[in-house]
Amino acid sequence: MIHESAAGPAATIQPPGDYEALRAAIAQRHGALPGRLQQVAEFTLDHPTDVALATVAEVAQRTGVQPSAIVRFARAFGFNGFTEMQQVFRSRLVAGVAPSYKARLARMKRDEASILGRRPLAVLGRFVADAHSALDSLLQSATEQDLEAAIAILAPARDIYLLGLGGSYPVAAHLAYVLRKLGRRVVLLDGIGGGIGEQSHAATAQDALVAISFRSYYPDTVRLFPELVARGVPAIAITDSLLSPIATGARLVFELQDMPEAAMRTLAAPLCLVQALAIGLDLAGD
Amino acid sequence: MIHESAAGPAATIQPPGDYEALRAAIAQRHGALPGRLQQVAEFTLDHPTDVALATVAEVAQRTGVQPSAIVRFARAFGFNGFTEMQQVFRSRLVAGVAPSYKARLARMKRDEASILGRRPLAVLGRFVADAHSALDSLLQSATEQDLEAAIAILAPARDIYLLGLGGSYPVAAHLAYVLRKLGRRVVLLDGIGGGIGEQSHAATAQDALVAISFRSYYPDTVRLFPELVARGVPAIAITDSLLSPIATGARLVFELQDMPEAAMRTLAAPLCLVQALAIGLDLAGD
DNA sequence: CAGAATTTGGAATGTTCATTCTATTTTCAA
DNA sequence: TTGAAAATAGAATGAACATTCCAAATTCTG
Repeated sequence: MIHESAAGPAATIQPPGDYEALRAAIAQRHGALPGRLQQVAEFTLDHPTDVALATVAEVAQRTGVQPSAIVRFARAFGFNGFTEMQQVFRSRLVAGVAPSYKARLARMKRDEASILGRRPLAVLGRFVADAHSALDSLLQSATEQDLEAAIAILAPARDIYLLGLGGSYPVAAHLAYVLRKLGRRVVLLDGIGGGIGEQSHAATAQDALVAISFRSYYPDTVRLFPELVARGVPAIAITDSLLSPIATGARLVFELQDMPEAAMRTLAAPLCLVQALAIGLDLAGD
Repeated sequence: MIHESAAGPAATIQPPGDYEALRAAIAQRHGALPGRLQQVAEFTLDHPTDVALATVAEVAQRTGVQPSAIVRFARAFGFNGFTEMQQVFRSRLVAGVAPSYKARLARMKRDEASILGRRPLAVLGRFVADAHSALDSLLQSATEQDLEAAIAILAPARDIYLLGLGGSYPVAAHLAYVLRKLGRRVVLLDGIGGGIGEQSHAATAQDALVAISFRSYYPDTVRLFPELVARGVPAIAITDSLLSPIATGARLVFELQDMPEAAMRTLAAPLCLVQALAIGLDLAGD
């Protein structure tokens, strides 16, 4: 009895860490498994989503076996129980919808190493990974509709006003640079010379506004944005939440998720978006 | 008992059935919600994946509220409890498994081949792909040595001067922002108020300079950089070629290859590099 | 400013769930 | 065919969990 739990199936091997590895292991050992466990193997391969979200009882019922058989199956693959195996199936769901989550987990592991050694290359690796996942989720969330709507707002504008302060200022500056290169009239609201209010004074409904702001939202941005909107200036917001102060009142909101705190963000995603807007606008042949 | 379920909060409205509808409802009612429920609203919008998979206790802890507040939140939106609301968040995960971003990226490349013209999503896809590969080659070319050398130059500096104009200005601005957040003294040479020369006048060998410039090199950068180097200011260059005007005289050169022309570049790579330098410097415990 | 209504924190409750245990059946070897 | 070993079913157990409840605090309202 004692040696069973010490040298039992759970201790024989260590469990696969990611879904693909687990899937491969199940497929390989399928033939050598006892009858009921074969049933379970087939079900898990065919219905990974159910395994990820359902309870033991549900999986057992749908497989046509007892709950204990499910647990035995998990233990046969090195897990301590069904719950542990389920995590692997859940990681697959998470990876599919939000690549950044997966990256975040990978980052955590890297972090532990980098804190010990304070190795700057690990730090760079982390930011590169962050930027990668931010770009991926940008591509997932942006739609053709949104981009076309944005271009439709910008195309007829006489002047394009850009509002991005604090940590978002580089994005606004870059957009200003590109738009000017393409021959558009741009007003970058940077507050230099004192009055950010004065800079935007001439904005009308014939113009357009692109505002960029992420948590924690820069006070001047929060103050100025509603003013311009109230004056009828059509606005595009690039932000990190639908609850952002610049989301309400905007004709169009680009929501970039999983933005890290200010000092940690790489700005890769908003810069790419802004770049695509500018070039897309130019290609649209104004 | 009976009238409780008939006239209780759960019966006031009927709950949104799919994720997008729920998301919209949360965003809309956010302002009218009591304080704690607002917190919950923000968390659910920002971390839908966590809500889908975690327990009430976990969500509560991460939100910073009591478990009961989570349940109240769910009931406020017409659900009978957290479990019921969680189903909606789970449906999002299940729906998201199929279309992966890789497939989408691949499709974009196909679209792009046919004609880049007029399809803004294809344009975005192209920039995202560009940024991806730029980040990868950054990670390949950067060495631990270089990064450590850079940090060794920056750590003892009294003031850090940043020189990046034209298309590179957003990179310099971002580096300035992050360094200041970390408590470093920074002078951003932006030429505002006329004299970029005056701004850099106080730079000495006790300070340090980070210069960023890509083709075609901005004239003021080309002019000012050798001046500062001649005065003994230790310089780090971030550029696209060893033949760049800011490569000669620099203590250290980060060479980023394959930089597209000014209006087409996304700046993802230099921004990441600069970010890693700043954080690496901070971790080095100056 | 007083009273009512709402909101909130935190513990108590009762349910659901994964896991374990044991008797029984099945399989295999001699 | 018989004995031993493995596998299985199903109930028992104990832990984890969502939910409820109530007192305290806060916010509205007259």
